[in-house]
Amino acid sequence: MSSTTIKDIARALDLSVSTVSRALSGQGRIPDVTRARVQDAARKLGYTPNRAAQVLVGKRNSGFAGLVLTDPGYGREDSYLGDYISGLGHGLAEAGVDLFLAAIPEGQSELSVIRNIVATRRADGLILGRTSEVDPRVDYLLAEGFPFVTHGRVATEVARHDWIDTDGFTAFGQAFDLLYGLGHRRFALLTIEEPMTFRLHRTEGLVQAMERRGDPHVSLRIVTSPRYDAARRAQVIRDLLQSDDRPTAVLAMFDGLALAVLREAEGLSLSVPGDLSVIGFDNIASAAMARPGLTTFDSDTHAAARESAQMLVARIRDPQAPPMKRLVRPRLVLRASHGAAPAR
Amino acid sequence: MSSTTIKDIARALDLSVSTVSRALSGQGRIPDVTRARVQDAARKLGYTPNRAAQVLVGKRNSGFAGLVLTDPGYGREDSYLGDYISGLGHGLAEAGVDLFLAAIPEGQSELSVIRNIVATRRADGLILGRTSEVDPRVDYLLAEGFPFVTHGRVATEVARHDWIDTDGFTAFGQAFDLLYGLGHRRFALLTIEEPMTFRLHRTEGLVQAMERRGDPHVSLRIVTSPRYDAARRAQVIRDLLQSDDRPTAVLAMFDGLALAVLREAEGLSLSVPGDLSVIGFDNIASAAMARPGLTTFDSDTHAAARESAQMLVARIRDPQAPPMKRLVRPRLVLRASHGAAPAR
DNA sequence: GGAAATTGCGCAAACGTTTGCTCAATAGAA
DNA sequence: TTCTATTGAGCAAACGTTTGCGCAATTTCC
Repeated sequence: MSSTTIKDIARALDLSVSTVSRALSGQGRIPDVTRARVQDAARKLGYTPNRAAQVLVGKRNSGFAGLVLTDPGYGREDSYLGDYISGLGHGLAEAGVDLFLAAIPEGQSELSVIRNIVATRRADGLILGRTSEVDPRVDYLLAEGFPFVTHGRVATEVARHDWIDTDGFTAFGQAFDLLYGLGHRRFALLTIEEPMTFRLHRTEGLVQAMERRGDPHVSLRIVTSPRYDAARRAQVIRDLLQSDDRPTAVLAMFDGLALAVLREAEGLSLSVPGDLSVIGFDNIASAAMARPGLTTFDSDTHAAARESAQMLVARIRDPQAPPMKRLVRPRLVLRASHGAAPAR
Repeated sequence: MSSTTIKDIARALDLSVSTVSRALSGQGRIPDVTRARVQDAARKLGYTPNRAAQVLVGKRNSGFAGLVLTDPGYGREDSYLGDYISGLGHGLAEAGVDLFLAAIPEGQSELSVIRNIVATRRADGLILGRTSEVDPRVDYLLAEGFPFVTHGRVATEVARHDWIDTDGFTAFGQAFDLLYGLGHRRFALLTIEEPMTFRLHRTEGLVQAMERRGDPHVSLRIVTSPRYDAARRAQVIRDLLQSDDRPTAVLAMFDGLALAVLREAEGLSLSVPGDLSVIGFDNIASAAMARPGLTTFDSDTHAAARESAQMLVARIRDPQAPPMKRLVRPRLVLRASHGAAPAR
């Protein structure tokens, strides 16, 4: 029923609890023989330290890293959340830290959930996704001196906290160059409502690559997809595809939107890539299954999540270390949704 | 830095810690005035109880529901894990319970992770996925009297614990009937290595539907996919599709496998559904994006997860309540991967 | 008006760990 | 042989909370 404690080991070996504790933690002056005996007995008795007790003496922290679950909108989450969480789990497990997920109760904000976590010290650190250009969560946690890592940057370039991000700037420039090289001149960018930082970077990367060409025949239309309303989203895409000066190439902020374009193009009997090239971002599972296969950038969510977990663990260990930043270059995955621009 | 404790309140009000504790918990004989004073002071001082201490005395539980992250194998997790976790999160949030995810450290078993969670009371209850016909986790938790809910059943029909499951038996029978009605006679079932209970039910549903027909022309081949080796998995599927008496209809244990069949059929230039009908199970995100769209059963992962969370909360509240069981009927989603059997 | 019951609250132990301090036993040095 | 280091290990306090028990003061009951 009640599990083995350090006391049981002590009794079995006729030692004191202190000695056992030290033998297990490797802190005091303990001869190797004793240490071995203790570790042996611990294994044999199936001893696992009681976290609560460790937390209480202040030795350990809660042993949790927190993640607040937010509704992504834009249709189903697809494989992204799963990849992300499994990556976090692996990165944290290596350090013996567990992951704790807080959902946002009805009527509360993400920030208030975060405040609560910090106040009750339920987690030793937080991982923040969906970072926006001006992010109150970042400001708050910075002010509290609470460890955290963001997946995505905030707008200010001054690095005051740890982040990991995917280089959407370079990627979207690369996508433009690829499509331009294939003869495309009429571009569209399908984007999102919220001012998340990746939107800024990806847009900027595309625009700057365009300007670099200095080709007056190149045009770009930026179309915003509604976040929750799937029907309106489909309509927005159809409007774009049916307009007079229909683009021949559509870049989407991420695969979910790109796949929606594929779907609508199919509905309108537009050939992809014959009439229309489509490129996404993230390489979610569905991107490979779609026909034509979606050309996209693999941002290796699992690895990035794992790495952010490791950053957080490091940060928790050493709160004074200088801010860490990591920009990951996504890999272009060439599938079948892009091709030469249609003649005419 | 260090937060307010019960002691601070006691000192401020010139009371003993016991009185304060009782006033806050409402346990002892405390006059309303005192209680009000204490609660007031607690609010003013920003008191939040130390969870670790509460856990240690065994009064309160951790306020967490635990989920052990397991590697699913069979290729990517796709949208399943994300849907599942977000469902759990919502179900738990309603009850103010947080979700805690434990990864399995290198070299450890899921069971040992579970033991540890139970022993240290890191969670008040557990949610178990991937239930197998004989499941040591279930036996262990039952013996410990630790609250848990399984998503999926164990083999024994006697209900000794709470579970929620999708009715694969009926679904696979339904799938057979659909395909039989379309003229199919040569069937294959693509299954998995491990003795998970859903494998049993789904196979049984298919087999019994077959036997019910009593048609001697009906044949069934059962082919097992390797769990981790994607290349061998592809080979196994190709072998099936290239064999002399190639099946005209393939049922897969779940969508991941069905999509693999679609992919290999494409590679072999077999037309789906012209030459081959394929039906999956779960309706993951990729199923809708695949071309042809995959006919499958929607098991509404999000809702099921949410419901299992609610069951767990109820179980934690009342450990004595009779076992709850819930069998969810999946919805057949007709897409384009099935059709009439090829002539001849 | 005295006994009994009730009320209000404090003492102290307990939960499992960690760790500063202490101390006996042994080893080494002079 | 005596003095000093070193080694091995135990004592006890501390972390913040809950709770059984006890006790004085007050109220209730006959």
